[in-house]
Amino acid sequence: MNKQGEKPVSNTERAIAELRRLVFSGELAAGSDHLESELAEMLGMSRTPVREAARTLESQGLLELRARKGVRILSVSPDDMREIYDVLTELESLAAERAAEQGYSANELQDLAAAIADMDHALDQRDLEAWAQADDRFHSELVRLGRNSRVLAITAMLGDQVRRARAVTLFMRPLPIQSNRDHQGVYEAILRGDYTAARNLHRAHRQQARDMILDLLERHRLRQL
Amino acid sequence: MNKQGEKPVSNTERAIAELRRLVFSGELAAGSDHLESELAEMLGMSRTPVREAARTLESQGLLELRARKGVRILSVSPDDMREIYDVLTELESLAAERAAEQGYSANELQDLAAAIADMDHALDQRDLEAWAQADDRFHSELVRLGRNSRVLAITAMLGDQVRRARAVTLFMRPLPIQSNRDHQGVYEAILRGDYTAARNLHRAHRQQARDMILDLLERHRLRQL
DNA sequence: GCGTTTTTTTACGTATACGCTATTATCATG
DNA sequence: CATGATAATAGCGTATACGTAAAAAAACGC
Repeated sequence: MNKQGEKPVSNTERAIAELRRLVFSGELAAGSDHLESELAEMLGMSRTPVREAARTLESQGLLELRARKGVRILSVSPDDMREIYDVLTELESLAAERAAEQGYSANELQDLAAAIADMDHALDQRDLEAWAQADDRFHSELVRLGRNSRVLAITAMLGDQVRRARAVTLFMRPLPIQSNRDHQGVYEAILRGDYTAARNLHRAHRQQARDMILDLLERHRLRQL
Repeated sequence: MNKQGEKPVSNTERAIAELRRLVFSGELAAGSDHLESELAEMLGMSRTPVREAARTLESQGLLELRARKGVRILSVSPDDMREIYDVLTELESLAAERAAEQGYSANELQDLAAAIADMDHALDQRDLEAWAQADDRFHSELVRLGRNSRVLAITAMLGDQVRRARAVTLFMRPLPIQSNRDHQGVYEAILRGDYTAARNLHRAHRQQARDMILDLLERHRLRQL
């Protein structure tokens, strides 16, 4: 008899999840190469599911399969960052607009509000890791509220691609005080159904964030993350 | 001795290309299921490269791998169309804006202009297939000029997803006269570097196209394509 | 000692084999 | 005849095997 919530997760799925984790944690460093057989042994399975997982992660832009040279973990250049932030700006602004059109109640927006509250709290504590986590929650919740599964999938994918880079810039940037104010403004616009304001506020917020990050990378001469 | 341009294309790559073709041509109908072994035999290779190809196409949203039920070709609902057109609207508008910022010469925009000319010509001839092809060229060239490889990849992927549906609506819609005028306006805005106009014009163009298509699907009660 | 050719090795791409589970078919029973 | 239990089957998920081409190493000539 199986337990109720038990899902028979395949090795391929486990490989996908585990490889992602290894990439984000830096255990598989950006730019490094790894033999399929090494990864397979590392994950305690054969090459077959590892290769399938790698194919999936390849189309998500996290790594690259190179004949006879194994799997290469992709690094992110400032130019990649600009591309990604540009796309995130557009799609999240769309999400904000659509979210505002839905006529959500304060109750339905409580996760969004909670993320903002957590960010404020984290900022008071000067806990940047906690702030970043709450910021992620704000953005992903915003996208969820926009009700477009493609936008959700794409922003999640691009979020993955910049995760490593953001971990670096997090401690170089000024305290995100303005960022918190922006989020509050977006939240209020969504609550009162002002879709134009929601869109424009979030758009401006994202553009500022992009410029700030790119400026940081430039000044610190960070070419590859 | 190998010929110069000869590329040793792998079976997996061939499978990806061939499966796409079969999906677009309708030989693999939307919503239909296919055993991996059937597809493998059809393509003259073993299941291994077919599965890898299927994994790739799965993350591109063309099909789905279902345990013990084979590969299911995904169909596109009106709601999917709305989602996809919304994303295309945002990302192509961004591309138009960025293209206008590059300061391209008329020479560099000749492919874009050629696509417009071809559309006009096709319209005169009442050749809708040719028009659709030129329209595709316009949109993909516009995205190329926007110089963002993520936008390029995403719009190509979404374009694939709506290809079948568009083949149906093509002969239901009114003659795309306004569409051709819109394209001309976007082209001119890009040429004179008016990025705001380029963005707004293309955005409006895409939104109209979306509304028109969704209206068509609704009126003809087309729930699944 | 250095460049070039030959040999060896390595690691991928793909075919193949097989177990396991979901599904279907068969059959017993009320 | 319907329903549930049991057996048979099918088809995926994954391990394994192997050919091949590229890369590395070794041998060779200059």
